[in-house]
Amino acid sequence: MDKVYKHQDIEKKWYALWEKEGYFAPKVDPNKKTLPAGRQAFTVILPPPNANADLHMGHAMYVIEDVMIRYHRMKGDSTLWLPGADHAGFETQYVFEKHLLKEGKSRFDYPRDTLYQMIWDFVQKNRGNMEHQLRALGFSLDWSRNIFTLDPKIVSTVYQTFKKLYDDGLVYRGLRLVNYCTKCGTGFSDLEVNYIERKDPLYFMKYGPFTIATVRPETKFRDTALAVNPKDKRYKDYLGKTFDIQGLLGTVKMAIIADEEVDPKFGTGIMKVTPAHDPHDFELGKKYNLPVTPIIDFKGRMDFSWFMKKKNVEQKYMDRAIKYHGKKVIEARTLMVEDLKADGLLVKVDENYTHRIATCYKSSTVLEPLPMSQWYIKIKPLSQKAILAIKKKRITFVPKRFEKIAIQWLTNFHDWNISRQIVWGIRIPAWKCLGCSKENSEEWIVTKGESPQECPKCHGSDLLQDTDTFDTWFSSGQWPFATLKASHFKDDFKYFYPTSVMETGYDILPWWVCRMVMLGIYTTGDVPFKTVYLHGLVRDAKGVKMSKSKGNVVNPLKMVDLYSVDALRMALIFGTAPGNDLSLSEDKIRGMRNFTNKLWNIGRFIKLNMEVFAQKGFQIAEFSPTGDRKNLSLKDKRILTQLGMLTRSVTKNMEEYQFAKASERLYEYIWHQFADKYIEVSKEKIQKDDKTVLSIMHYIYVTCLKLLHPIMPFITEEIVQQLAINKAGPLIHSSWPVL
RNA sequence: GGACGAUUAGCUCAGCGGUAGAGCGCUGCAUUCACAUUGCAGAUGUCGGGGGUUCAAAUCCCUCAUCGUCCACCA
Repeated sequence: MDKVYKHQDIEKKWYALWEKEGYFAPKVDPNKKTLPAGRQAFTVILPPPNANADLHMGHAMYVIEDVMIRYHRMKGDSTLWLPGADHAGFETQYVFEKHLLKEGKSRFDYPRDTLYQMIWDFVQKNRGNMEHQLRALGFSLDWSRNIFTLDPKIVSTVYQTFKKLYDDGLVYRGLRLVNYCTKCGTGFSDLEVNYIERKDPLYFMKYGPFTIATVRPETKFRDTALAVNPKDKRYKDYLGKTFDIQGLLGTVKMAIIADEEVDPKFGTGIMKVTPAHDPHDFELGKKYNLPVTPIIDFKGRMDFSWFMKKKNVEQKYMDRAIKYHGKKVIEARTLMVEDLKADGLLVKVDENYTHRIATCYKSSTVLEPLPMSQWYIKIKPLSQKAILAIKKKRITFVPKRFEKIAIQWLTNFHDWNISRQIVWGIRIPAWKCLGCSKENSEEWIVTKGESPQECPKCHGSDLLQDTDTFDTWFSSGQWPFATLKASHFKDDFKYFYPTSVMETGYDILPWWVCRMVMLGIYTTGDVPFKTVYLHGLVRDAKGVKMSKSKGNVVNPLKMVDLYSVDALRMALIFGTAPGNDLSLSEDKIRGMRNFTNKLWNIGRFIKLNMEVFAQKGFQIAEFSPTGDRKNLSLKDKRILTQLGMLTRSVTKNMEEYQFAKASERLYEYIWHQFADKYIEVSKEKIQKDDKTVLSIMHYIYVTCLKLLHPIMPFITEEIVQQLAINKAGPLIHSSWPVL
C-alpha cells in the first residue's frame, strides 16, 4: 500500500469499475419478470438537478440517498437509484435570456421554434457537467436509466395526466388576476411570489363626497365601484346610491356597495374597487358583477386607449390621457399625483405607510396582478386524498414534524395556475379553433399530445395551439411515476413503484413533495413514495446561508479534489440532524480527511504485518466469529463484543435514517476503540508472531469497513481489496455484516 | 396575525426521561513505532430565564425572553 491515500486515482478507478460492471443497476430477473426470489425492491428517484447548472453543496446532500442506496444494495435488495436532469423551464430560460442580453439580443427576436432549439442546444452543452459532478461525488446512480424531463416518454406521460385531469374536470380555464412579472413576461403560481416589506406613500384623495386612501392612484381610472363595510355607520345613508366623482379625467358615476370584508379602520373606511388590478377587488367584482377593465398592459405600461377613443371629451382631459398613455406605472403615478395636487384633489399623503408587496422571486420586479385566462388545477379533490394518505401513514416523514407542515400546506393550497408564458418547457396540448370560436371563447380541444386534425364542431382545420407551457413543477410533480413508466426496462414501474424514499431539502416541500403526492395518488392510485426524508440547508462555518454575493460559497468539487470525496461525505453526515440546517466548514472536511488518513494507516499496519508473516512462511487464516473462543484473551473478547454492538447499532441506525449516529459510532469505534486501544495493546503480540491477534484484527477491520462503506465508499473498497486474504468480490455488493 | 425551528464547552453542532457529548480550537507532554493528516494527558458547561410533572428532566408540560425561517389579499 502507498504511504499516502491517493484519493483522486482511487476514486476514479473504483467508480469506473463499479459502473462498468453494472453494480449500480438493480438485480432484476428478466426471464421471470419478477424480482429475484427473496429480494425486496428499494427505490429512490434522484431529485433531478437543473441540467444547465453546476452542482452546489446542497446537491452534495444527495449523499444521504447514496448511503441508503448502498446500504440496501449491500443487504441484497433490488436497489434502484434513478438519475435524471431537469429542464428547469423558467429558471433556464431566465439564464439563457441573460446570455442573450450579453449579445444584445432578446428572446423576442426569435421565433418560438428557433428559440426553443437554441435553449435546447445551450442546455445539452452544459448537461454533461452536472452529470460528471454527480459521479465525482461518488453517487451510485443507475446511469443506464438516466432520463431528462423533456424526454418524449416523459412528455407523453405529462400530456396523459393533463388530459385525464381535463376529462375529470380537474383542470379548467380560469380568468383570474395572475401574478404577472412584466419583466420576465410570464405569470406565476402563488408559491413563486416573493413578498417584501416596503414603504410607499399612501395617498388620501378626494373622491366625490368622500376621501379615499390608496397607494395606487394610477389604477383609479378603472374603479368600478366604492365599497364600505355594511356596519359602518358613517356611510349608512350612502349605500346603494350613485355619485358623481370628479377625477383627473372628468366626472364618472359610481355606486356604493357594502361588503363585510372592508375594514372600517383602514384609511377612511371607504375603498375603491378596481377588479382588474387587485386580487381582492377582483373577488369583490365577481361577487357584485362588476366589469373587469384593465388599465395596465403586459409590459407594465399604462393603457389609456379606451379613453382616447372617446369623443366630446374636454381637451384638458384628453391631453392628460395622452400624457399618461404608454408610461410605466411609476412614472404615470408621479404625473398623476402632480395633477391631483393641481386640481386640489389630494388631501394628504402618509409617507410612512409600510405594506407588503408582491415581487418576482427571480428578477425582483414588482409583480402586477393582471387579468388573464390560464389553466388551473382544481386542488381540493387532489389535496384531500393526499392529506388522507399522510394521516393514514401511507407516507411517513423524517423528521416527523414535517408531517404537520405538509398537511398545513395541502390544506391551504389555492387552485394551481400551471400556465407559463415561456417557450422552454412542455407546451400545453390544447388547441383553439380559429374557424368557429369567438375571440374570448374558452372552447378548447385538449389531447394527449397529438395535434388534432380538425375542429370537432365545425370541422375546420385552422387550429391554434396554446402558446403557453406547463409550470415546471407540473411535470416534475409526476417524476416518480413518469420516470419509471418511461424506462426502457418495461417492468420498472411494476417492480419499483411506489418508491421507497423521497429525499430532498425541506425548502421544496410545498413546491415539489406535496405536488408529487397529489399527482402521484391521482394518476397511479398509489402514493409515489412511502417515506419522505427532508434535509436542511447547507450553511457556512458560521451558520450563514451560502450565497455568491456573500462570497461564502464552498464548492463541493473543490473540496473533493482537496480532501477526497469520502471526507466530504463524512463531513456532511457526521453530527447533522435530519431537517436541521447544517454548518459546513473546511475545517470539518479537513478533520474527516484526517479520519481517512487514519483508516488508510490502520489498513497499512495490518497489511504490513500480513506481509511480514507471509515472509516468515505463514499466512493468517480468516477469523471465524462463530468459532471457538477459548483461546482468546479478555481484550480480544471485549473488542469483538463491542464490534457486535457496533454492527447491531449501525444496522439499526441505517434502518431508522439515523445516519449521523451511524457515522459517529463508526468514527469512535474505529479510531478510539480499535486503533488507539486494541491495536496498541496488540502490537507486542504481533511482534511475537501471534497469528490469532492479527486475524482478529483483520476480521474486525474488514467488518468496520463494510459498515462504513455506504458513507465512505472509495477508501473502504480500496482497503478491503488490499487486505483480501482470499479473492474478495467488490464491497459494493457484498453482504452487509450480520451478527 | 399565524405556524415551525433554534437557544448545550471558545466556535459549529449532536443528544431529547436515567450520573453532561462530538468535531474543530485551546493547554501540557511524547515521538525516527501504520499514521504529526499522530499519540497520551488535560482544562472548559447552573444544557436561555422562571414554574410544573416525575424517584429521576438538557430531554415531557406551561410560561417568558431573544434569534431565525416560512406562511397570510388589508386597499
